[in-house]
Amino acid sequence: MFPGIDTGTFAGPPAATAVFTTVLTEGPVSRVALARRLGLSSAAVTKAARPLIDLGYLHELAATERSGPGAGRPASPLAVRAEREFFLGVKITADEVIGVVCDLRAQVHASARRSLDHPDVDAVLTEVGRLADDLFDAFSGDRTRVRRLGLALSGDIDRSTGLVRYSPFLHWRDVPLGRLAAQRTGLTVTVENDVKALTAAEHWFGEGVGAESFALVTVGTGIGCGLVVNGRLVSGTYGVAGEIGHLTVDATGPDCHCGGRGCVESIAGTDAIVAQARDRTGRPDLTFDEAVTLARGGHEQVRAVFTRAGGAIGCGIAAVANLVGPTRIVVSGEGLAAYDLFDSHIRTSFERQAFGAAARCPLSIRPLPFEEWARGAAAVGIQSLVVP
Amino acid sequence: MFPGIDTGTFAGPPAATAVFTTVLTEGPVSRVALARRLGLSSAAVTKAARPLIDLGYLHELAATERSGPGAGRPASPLAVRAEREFFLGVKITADEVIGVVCDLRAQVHASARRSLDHPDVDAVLTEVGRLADDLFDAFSGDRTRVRRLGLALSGDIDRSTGLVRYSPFLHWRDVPLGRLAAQRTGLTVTVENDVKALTAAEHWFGEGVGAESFALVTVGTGIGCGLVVNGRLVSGTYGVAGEIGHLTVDATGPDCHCGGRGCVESIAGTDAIVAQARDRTGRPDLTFDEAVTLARGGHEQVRAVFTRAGGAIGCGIAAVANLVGPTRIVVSGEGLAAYDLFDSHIRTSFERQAFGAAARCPLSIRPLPFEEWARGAAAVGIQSLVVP
DNA sequence: ATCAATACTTGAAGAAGTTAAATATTCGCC
DNA sequence: GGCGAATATTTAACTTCTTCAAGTATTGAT
Repeated sequence: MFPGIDTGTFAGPPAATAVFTTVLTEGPVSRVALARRLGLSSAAVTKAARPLIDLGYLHELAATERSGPGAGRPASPLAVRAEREFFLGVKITADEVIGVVCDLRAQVHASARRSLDHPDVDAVLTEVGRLADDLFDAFSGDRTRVRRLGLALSGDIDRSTGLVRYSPFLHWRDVPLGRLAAQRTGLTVTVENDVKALTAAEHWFGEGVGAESFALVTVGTGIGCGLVVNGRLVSGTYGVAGEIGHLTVDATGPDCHCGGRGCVESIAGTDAIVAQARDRTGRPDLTFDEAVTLARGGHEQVRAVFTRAGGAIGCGIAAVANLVGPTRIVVSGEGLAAYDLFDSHIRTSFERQAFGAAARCPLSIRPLPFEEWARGAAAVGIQSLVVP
Repeated sequence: MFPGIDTGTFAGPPAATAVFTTVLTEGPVSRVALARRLGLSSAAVTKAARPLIDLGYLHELAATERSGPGAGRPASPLAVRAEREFFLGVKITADEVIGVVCDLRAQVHASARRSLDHPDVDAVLTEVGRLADDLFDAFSGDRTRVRRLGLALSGDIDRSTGLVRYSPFLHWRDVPLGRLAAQRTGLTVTVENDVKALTAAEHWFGEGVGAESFALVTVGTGIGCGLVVNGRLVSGTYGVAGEIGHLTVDATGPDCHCGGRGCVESIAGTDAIVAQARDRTGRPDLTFDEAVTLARGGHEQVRAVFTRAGGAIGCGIAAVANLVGPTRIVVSGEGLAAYDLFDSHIRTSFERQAFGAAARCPLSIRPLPFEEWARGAAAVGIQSLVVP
């Protein structure tokens, strides 16, 4: 049972995987509840759970106060032993690497950052290695229980092989990052696109828990979207998916660097906002932060730029809701440092453009720090332990 | 094995279902090829195939000329015995019911139509019943082998219960159409949204065969889209999905009846085209067909209406490609009777707005007669026999 | 204390798939 | 024509996973 558990692969009977992922993502659950939830007999759950308990991945919670209607033996819910295993997660940006140590439930136990001078492969690997050392130093738990490292970066990534096919901001092509980082750190490495990693984290450990379909939108220089449909992350046959930033929302809008016109990103991307704000204020050196300050201060013309941007983002989100009908949508990203300026405009625009019942889809709009992105990378590591 | 095969349910071991659907959708295949394709041992395929052969659903093809490199026992490919079972499929529109008889491979063997006076439930059921009789009359095969009827109509449908939650054009709400039609005809009935049914048919028996993800866009009065992602039809948590017609493509465009602005449908829907053409020509009684004639005849201003419409549709299709990255997209619908006027504009706009590799997604633009929609309904019946 | 209700466990039985060996059929070559 | 390599399919023994049915455990209510 679970033959390779010590070599880093968590393979067992399907029921065991199902039981473990359910307990992991949906908190303490009794065996009967699991059986109903998964369409298994309770005998199967008992049997599937035992080795997981023996290996220390699950444990029985003390029977809590009854909630049920009356008689009967109280349930002893199964819960994940979060400290059974720890995971490093690292988000790679153009000028920084941000890392965290997470437990099995994706709780952050330590975090660290290192700046990046040159984005060439070797320098990044070196800094990732040092960051891992820093994280080990900052981590007070059992270091021997850290066996996996997740890396997240933007671009076209092949998760199954750990290959970075193309990363525009690092100017990398076909870099076998997974293999290289595994050599450097001695850990089992998973590599994933950063937006997808964040989406996976929210799907398993955040607001997406229990949702059959789910979307996460990130707003920043680029505007991206991770999509979970029918319980699975969408990848796109040609490697393109979730490109919400390049949906047309205004046929008469500005040309976009992608070759299209009136794309969401060409209106609401950070660069587009800065360009428009410079134009409206006549200050060619205005920064994004200054534009935010002006808008918060009540500068009408700069506010209008954010209003339009929020409207474009809302249209993009409505497009996601109209096309795939996710259970809920989380809107986030660095750019949302200014989310007070966007929030209501995104909602208004979304509600107007969402078709019928699609407008019932709840929207969470909240900023996420880079540590959350690193946590997303760790979450992919957790997933790859559980569902190889 | 396959205990309920005679009562209308085709339930067997997973491998048997997998083998049968693969042979059904991907034509004659040898057992080894199936084993490789499905990740099974060839012994498992042999065992799974035997009862299917015994029951007459599959048969062995005579070994054809070798194609392989040389020696070895020639494969005896498994093929579906299409005449083992037949299916009725009926598409319900506001003023007509269109029906076909299909075999297991969704080949049409007979078709018929009946017009509809009043779209109330009873009248529709009566006409569907008569249409079924007409189809039986026109069908020269073994009538006892027809056990299933598929119904397709636009609106919000719960396929699992056969309930029509809401159908705008029939003004129905919460009609248990599946149960009623089963009583009336004595057949096992499946009910599905028409666009989804057509998508399912193309996915199993048309251009979508073998595609992990696939989209079908229908252009007409409404503009809709059926979506298959990760091999499964997308339904949308709140019942809304594939509403490509209500994506915003022009923030400065006309108001749409949905409450939004600049929706694809408000620019490229049949009604919108007629309205614009009337406006440009100053002829308030112009029909769609007349507008088509004018445009084909070179009327510049009416041509411009079609050009704009094609551009909007292309943007909508690009949105699908950018968000879910389907393997291929089929564009169709009644409105495409005028597809010569749209085709190049749809393609141009799609190619401009598709992001990066998403532009590699092949587009098929072709009209489909109503009989094809009825075939879609039958295809849903086939699917529900195979994968209950 | 006893009973009904609910949760969990156990062991036998069954289903589904795998492995390994046997069988079948062909081609190329002598 | 016979032989061996190559490939396809079948068979039988075995493994694994799950369910079923019957038991045990623990509680609240009477």
